[in-house]
Amino acid sequence: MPELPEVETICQGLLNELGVCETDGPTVTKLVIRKAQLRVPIPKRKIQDLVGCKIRNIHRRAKYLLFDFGDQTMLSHLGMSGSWRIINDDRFRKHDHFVLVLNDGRNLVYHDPRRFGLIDVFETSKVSQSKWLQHLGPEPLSKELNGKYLFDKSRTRKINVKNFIMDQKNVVGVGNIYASEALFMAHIRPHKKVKSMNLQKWEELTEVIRKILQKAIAMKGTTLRDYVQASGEKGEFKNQLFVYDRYGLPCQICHGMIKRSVINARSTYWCPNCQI
DNA sequence: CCGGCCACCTGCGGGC
DNA sequence: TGCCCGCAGGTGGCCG
Repeated sequence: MPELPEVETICQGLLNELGVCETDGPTVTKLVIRKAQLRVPIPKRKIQDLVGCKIRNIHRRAKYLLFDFGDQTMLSHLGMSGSWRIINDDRFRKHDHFVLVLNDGRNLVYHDPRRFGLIDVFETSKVSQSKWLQHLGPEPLSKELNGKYLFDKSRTRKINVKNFIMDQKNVVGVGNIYASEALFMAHIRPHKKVKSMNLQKWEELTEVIRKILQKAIAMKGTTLRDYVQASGEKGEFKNQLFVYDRYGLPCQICHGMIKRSVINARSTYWCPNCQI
């Protein structure tokens, strides 16, 4: 479900609703694993260490949420269908798999119908070298990402540009929706081989990725089906989509018909007229 | 090392 | 109504 803008929105929403500020936040009084089997099982032993600890901060790295408990950090990936919400009661729903009971009486609940998500715990000093984070490329909204970097990284590769920008080893946060959208904005066909793109093209694409992710964050993400913010509200970026989920509809720029094809088993949308 | 494919799950909508 | 199919914001692992 969520790409960088959605995860960032959920992160901001949780900070707001939980009232986490200046390393102060609610304390976990109890943990309830209702169903351990996510992508990997929730580590029962390690996770119990969080009881009595305070949520000091929450941040995002790539599409992961990092809950900072001081010495320990809980990491959460939402997979395709994960979400977090805060409730004042015990009215759990189907697919509520994990609950952090807070000292203010509220429950912080992880919900995930498809269970492709992930919950894990590491010592805070080791979390960036954990198996989930150690291979990740640069953050697209940081200065670490620039056109030259992707140009250099792509010189020896034989793959198409859509797969390349969705590979989290090259740049993090771009998923199936924003890959199609960024390539449309940059006038590049998703099937284009990365080796055939010159430095200027990479600089343009990098800038477009940055812009689109920033705009999507400002609009609180894209809700097509089931993505919601921590508050339960939808994201508003759907109205800004030029190609994704618009197969057969007219391009808003050239009025030609939007095409759909399957790349690496993922639906891919593009305009054959606007994208070369 | 790289590219391509699979598996992991549940739910929904459309066609018959 | 019910069944079957294809489809869904992701990614680690395996194979050639």
